[in-house]
This record gives sequence, C-alpha cells and structure tokens, in this order.
Amino acid sequence: MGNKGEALRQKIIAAADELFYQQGYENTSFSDIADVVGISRGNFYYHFKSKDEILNAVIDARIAGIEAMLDEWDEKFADPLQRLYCYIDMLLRAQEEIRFHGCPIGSLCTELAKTSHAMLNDANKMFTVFRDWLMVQLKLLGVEKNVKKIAMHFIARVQGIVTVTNAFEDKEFLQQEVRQLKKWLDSEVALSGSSSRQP
Amino acid sequence: MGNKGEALRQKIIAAADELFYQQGYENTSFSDIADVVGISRGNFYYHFKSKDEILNAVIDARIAGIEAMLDEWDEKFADPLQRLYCYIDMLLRAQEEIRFHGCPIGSLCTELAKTSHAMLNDANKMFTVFRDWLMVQLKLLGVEKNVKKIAMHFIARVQGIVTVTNAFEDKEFLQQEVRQLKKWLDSEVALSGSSSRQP
DNA sequence: CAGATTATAGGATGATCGCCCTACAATCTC
DNA sequence: GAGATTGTAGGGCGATCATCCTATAATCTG
Repeated sequence: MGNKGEALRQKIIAAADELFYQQGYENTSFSDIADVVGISRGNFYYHFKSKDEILNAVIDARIAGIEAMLDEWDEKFADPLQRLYCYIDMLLRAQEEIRFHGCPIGSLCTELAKTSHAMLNDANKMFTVFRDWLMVQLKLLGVEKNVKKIAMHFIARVQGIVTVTNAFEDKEFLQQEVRQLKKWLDSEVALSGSSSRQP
Repeated sequence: MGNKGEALRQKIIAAADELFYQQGYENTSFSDIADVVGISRGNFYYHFKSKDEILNAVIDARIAGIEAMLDEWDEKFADPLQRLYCYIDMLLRAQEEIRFHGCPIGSLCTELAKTSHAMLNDANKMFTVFRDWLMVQLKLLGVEKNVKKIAMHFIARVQGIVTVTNAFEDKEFLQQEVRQLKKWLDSEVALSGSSSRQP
C-alpha cells in the first residue's frame, strides 16, 4: 500500500511547515526541504506537483493542528476562562520561537499579502479557527454582545504583541504584555458576562 | 556638482521605498526598481554598491520622513491629545494601503527577521522614533509612570490592527478598532492624572 | 517468478537573480 | 577645447530556483 509514501509525505509537510515558519515561504527552496527530509529534489514531484501544493498542505496541516490543540485545551480545562488564559500563555510557552520567527500565522499572511498570493484566503482561515473557538469560550463566560468583535480584537492584540516582540527580539516586552492582556480579559469578562461566574 | 546624480539617487530610493512596501524586499529585484525609475540595471551600481545599501538608504529615508511628519503634527496641533488622535487616524488615512500591503515598518521587520537579516536592528529604529514621540506626548498629558511601556503598548496595538486588517483585507475591522483605540487612549490619559496605575 | 505499479534519484532546462565589467555619453575643470 | 570626472547603458557571469524528464530501485500483484 501507499503507506511508505504517505509517511514520507507527512515528513515533507512537517519539514516544510517548520522551514516556512523559520525562513518564510518564498525564501525556502525545494532543496532546503529535501535536505531536511533527506530525499532528492526530484522525488519531490512525486508527492507534490508544485510549491503551492506544499503550501496548501502545510496550511491544512496547521489548521488540523490548531483544531487538535484547541480540543485538547477543551478537555484539559473545564473553565472557559482557564482556556483563554491557556491561549494567552501560549505566547509565553513559545516566546523563544516568537522572538526570532514571529507568529506562524501572522507572518505567513503578511508574506502572502505582499506577494499577492491567492492562498492568503486559505491562510487566514487559521485565524478564523482561533476566532470561532474564542467566541465559544466568551459566550460560555456569559458574554453576549460583540462577541465576534471581541474575539477579533483578542487576536489582533496577540498579533501586535508578537510583531513588536519579533521586531525588537525582546522577550521582556512579551512578558509584560501577557500580564496586561490577562487583565484586559478579566475586565472584559467582568463587564460583559457578570451573571453566571464567580472569581 | 553631482546634482543630477543626487536627484536620480533620490528617485531610486523613492521607487525602492514604494516597491519594498508593496512587494517586500526580497521579492523586489533590481530590474523592478530600474523599470520604475526608467534607467538600466547596470547604472544601478554607480549609485548603490549592493541591494543592502539600497535597503539602508530606504530605511534612512523612512526615518527622516517619519521625523518630518511628526514635526508637522507638532506644529499643526498644540494639544498633545490631538496629536495622538492624529497618530491613530493615520490608520484611517492609509486604510487602503494597509488593507493590501500592511504596515511599511511592521512588515519589513517581519521579513527581515525571517531572513535573519542584520539590518533588522536598523529597521526597528523606525518604531523607536514613533515610540519616543509618543512618550513625549504622553508626558505632556501628565502621564508619569510606565510611559515607555504605554508607548510600546500603543505601537503594538496599532501593529495588531494592521496585521489582522491585512490578513483579512478587511477595512471595517480597522475602522472598528480605531474607535476602540481612541477610547483606550482617553481612559489611559484620564487615569494618569491622579495616581498612576500599571498598564 | 514475471510484470505492473509505486517510489526514488539526479541530471537537464529555462528563467531570474545580484552583481561585475567595459564601452560610451555627458558634464565639468582648467 | 583638451583632458578629467561623472554618469549611463547593457552584455555577461555564476549561482539559485522551480520544474521537467528519464533511468532505476523497491514493492506489490497475480
């Protein structure tokens, strides 16, 4: 069966995923990926017809990864507020990578927008997955008005922190902003969804 | 003297500035710039020894442009709060460009970080110019504590708005966030009058 | 085992890139 | 106006890139 081929395909996607994050999409060549996986360039075209096809597979894999992570968080934390803290703390857990490579989603979207790449509309779905999950948590906390706007605002706040952290390679800024973002979340929940919760 | 040569040099910088913003640095070739300016590729190396040298000149030009703009704002508005509103409204004035190309500073820093380019440390000075100006305005408004942190937070908020606007090509999100950012500024200034609080 | 399918390797191709080099035109200096 | 300096043009070089093509090796099927 195509078991061996499928396994290699997954290895290629994983390697491309990491390289696209660290070096950017355009700046990563077939040779770069082939070197990491340990195969020849030519073999590539047996698994992917074009570079765009790899990008598409990477985006799909990332979306699947995000969904799996959010499912895990849902299981791990019964309290939606703890889930949202977990989302914010993601910045701390990944601070070393963020410092040097930014956000895998944000930086990819920024690059695709610059190159007028048609796949921007697929890449930004990674944001949408987070947004929809955020909306669910906010609603569970009793937030009823402007839920979508608050979720989008949440994402933008995170993106701003990451962009500046990356530009200055400054982890302390990130840590400071994480504390502030948690306070904002507390006040947002306290203001909008006061009824059903206690501190 | 070298008046003619200097004029062409400035035209090259201006063209490179715009192309770097619209297409990104790595994605812009010498031919692209030469075509816009209307000169031959070879002529380039009379004015700039390397592509990095053009990038350096563009960054210097942008910093000078930002400083000139801020001086203009200082003259135009006597009230520091009006100046800060003017800063926020920059998002509205440039919303069409932001939608498709993001922030000239943020997207350049993001790209340079991806390619591990040494000039990231020069590019992020563009942020610093804004930050220092923001600090001056905040102090004039009576903010005494955490002025630097508030200024950096301000910049991060703007960057987040731009990144998400660009990723979704959504101007309405930008407009919504501008209103919210002004409210945040109002509250931040109002709170600072008496005793200070942690940002 | 024979033949078909799947998987891998790596050279060839054409395009593009940053950059170098030389020839030539324009301008300035004395 | 002769010579020096400054500015411009464009061909060429070596490297890299995405992609194509063909030759095999590995594996499966009957």
